[in-house]
Amino acid sequence: MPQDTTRLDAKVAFLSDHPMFRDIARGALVQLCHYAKTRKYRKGAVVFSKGDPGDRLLVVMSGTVKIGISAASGRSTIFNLVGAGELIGEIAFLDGSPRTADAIANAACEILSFDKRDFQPFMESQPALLLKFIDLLCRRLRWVSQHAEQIGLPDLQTRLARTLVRLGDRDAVDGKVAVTQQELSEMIGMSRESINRQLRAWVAQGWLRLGHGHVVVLDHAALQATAAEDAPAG
Amino acid sequence: MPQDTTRLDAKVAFLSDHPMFRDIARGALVQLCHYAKTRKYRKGAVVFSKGDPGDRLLVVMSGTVKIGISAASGRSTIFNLVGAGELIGEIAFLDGSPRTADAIANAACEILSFDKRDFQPFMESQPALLLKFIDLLCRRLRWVSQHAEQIGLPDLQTRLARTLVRLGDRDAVDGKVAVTQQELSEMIGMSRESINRQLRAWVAQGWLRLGHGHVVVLDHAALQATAAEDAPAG
DNA sequence: TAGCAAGTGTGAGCCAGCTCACATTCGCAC
DNA sequence: GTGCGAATGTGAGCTGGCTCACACTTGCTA
Repeated sequence: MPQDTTRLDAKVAFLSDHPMFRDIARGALVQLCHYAKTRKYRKGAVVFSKGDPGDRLLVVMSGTVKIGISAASGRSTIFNLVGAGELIGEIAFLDGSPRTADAIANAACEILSFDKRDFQPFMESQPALLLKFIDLLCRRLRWVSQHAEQIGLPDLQTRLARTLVRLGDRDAVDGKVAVTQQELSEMIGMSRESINRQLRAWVAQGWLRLGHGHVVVLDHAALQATAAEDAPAG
Repeated sequence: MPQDTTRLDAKVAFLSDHPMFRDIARGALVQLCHYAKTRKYRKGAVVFSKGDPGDRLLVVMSGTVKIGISAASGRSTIFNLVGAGELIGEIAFLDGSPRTADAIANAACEILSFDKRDFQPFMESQPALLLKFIDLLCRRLRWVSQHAEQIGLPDLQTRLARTLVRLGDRDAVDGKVAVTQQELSEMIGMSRESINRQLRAWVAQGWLRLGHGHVVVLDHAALQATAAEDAPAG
C-alpha cells in the first residue's frame, strides 16, 4: 500500500523535526508512528471536551486550536491558542484524569494522536523524553500562571496590553497577531465592546493597526510600558 | 555529633513518609538528606521572590506558605496556599528559569531544601521519581487552570463559592478552612469588603459560620450549587 | 491585664465596564 | 460580482463592585 507508506513517512518526517521527539532513535519513531493516527478537523469542530477521558496525546500538525472552557450560559474563556507543532491534551494524558478544558479547531486542522496504551510504555522507558515532558509542563504552568496573574489585575488597559504583548512575543509575524477581538475578549474576560474601544484608542495613538481577524503591533515598547504599569497614568 | 545525627534522622523520617519520596531506597534517601538543609521562617518572611534563580527545591515540613505575586501598587494576588508536606518552587527548579512567583511564610514554617546540583543528577537517574514530578506538575496545572477559569467569571457570588468549595475540598478540617477574608480577597481578585458582605449574606442563610482567620462551611451542598451556576438566580 | 495589631463589620458615593441595540465593513463562497 | 455571515465600530443607559472612612472585636504578648 503505497499510500500508507506515504502517510507513515509524513508522520515520521514531521516528528523527527519536532523538538519533543527529534532525539528519539529513528527506528523507535517509526514504530511509534505505526500506531499514531492523523485526523482532520474543520473550523469549529470539537477536538475534545472538558470531562472526556484523556486517553490520547495530540500533536497539532497544521491549523490552530483554541483551548478553553465554554460555560452553559454561553460565556466562554480561552486559556490558550495553540498552533502547528504544539502538543495538546498532555495534562489529562499524563495524569490519567479527565480533560481539564475543551479544545476546538480555530481553523482547519490536521492533528496527530497517540493512544495511551502505545505511547505510555514507550515514554516510561525513555528518561530523556520524560524530561521533555517536564519541560513542557513547566512551560504550560508559566503560561497559565501569567494568565491568572493578569486577569487578577483591575483595569482593562493593563490586562489588554499585557495580553497583546504576550501573544505578540509568542505568535506575531512582523508584529501581526492573528486574533479576533471576540477572542481577545474571551481570553481577557472583558466585553468585546470594551476591548474594541481600548484598541481604537491605541490606534489613535499610533500604537496599533487593526484589521479583520488580526491586530498589528506598531509600537511594542509603548504597549510594554502600559503592560508594566499597575495603575495607568492617563 | 549526636545533634547532627538527630537532625539527619528527622529529615530521613519525614521524607520516607512523603508520597513523593517514599519509594526511594533508604540508602539513597540518607545520601540525599546529607545535602538537604532545613531552615525556619517566621510569619511574613520571604522564602523566595519572583525573579530569583530557582536553584533549590523546597519542601514545607511545617507551617503554611503563600504563593503569589505582589505588585508595586501594593495589590497582591495569591495563587495558592500550601501546607506541610507540599513541594514548592518546583517549576523554576525543574526548568531552570527564574521563580514565577513569590513565596511568603504565612505562619511560622520549617522548610527543607535541596540544592539543584545534588538533586538533579539523582532525579534523572530515577524514572519513577520523574513520573512523580510529572504528576505533581499536572496537579499544579489543574489547580492553576481552575483558578484562571474562575477568576474569568463575572460575578462575585460564583467566584467566591467556587473558591470556598475548592479550598474546603483540599484543606478543610470538619468544614473549617483557615483563611482570612483578606486572603480570600487576594485569591479571588475582589475587595475584602465585597467578600465580607457576601460571606455575611451566606451566614444569614445558614450556609457558613465565620471566625477570626477562618470560615466554617456548614452547607457544602448549597455552596456547591452556587458554584455550579453561571448566573445566580436571585 | 492592658495594649496593640490584625482581622472583621458597615455605610455612602462613584465610576469603569457591562449590556443592549444597532450600523458598518470585510472577505469568502458560489 | 453578489450575497451572506463574521467581524468590527459606536452610542446610551445602568449597576455591581470599588474606594474611602471609620467602628468594633479578638487574641496574642509583654
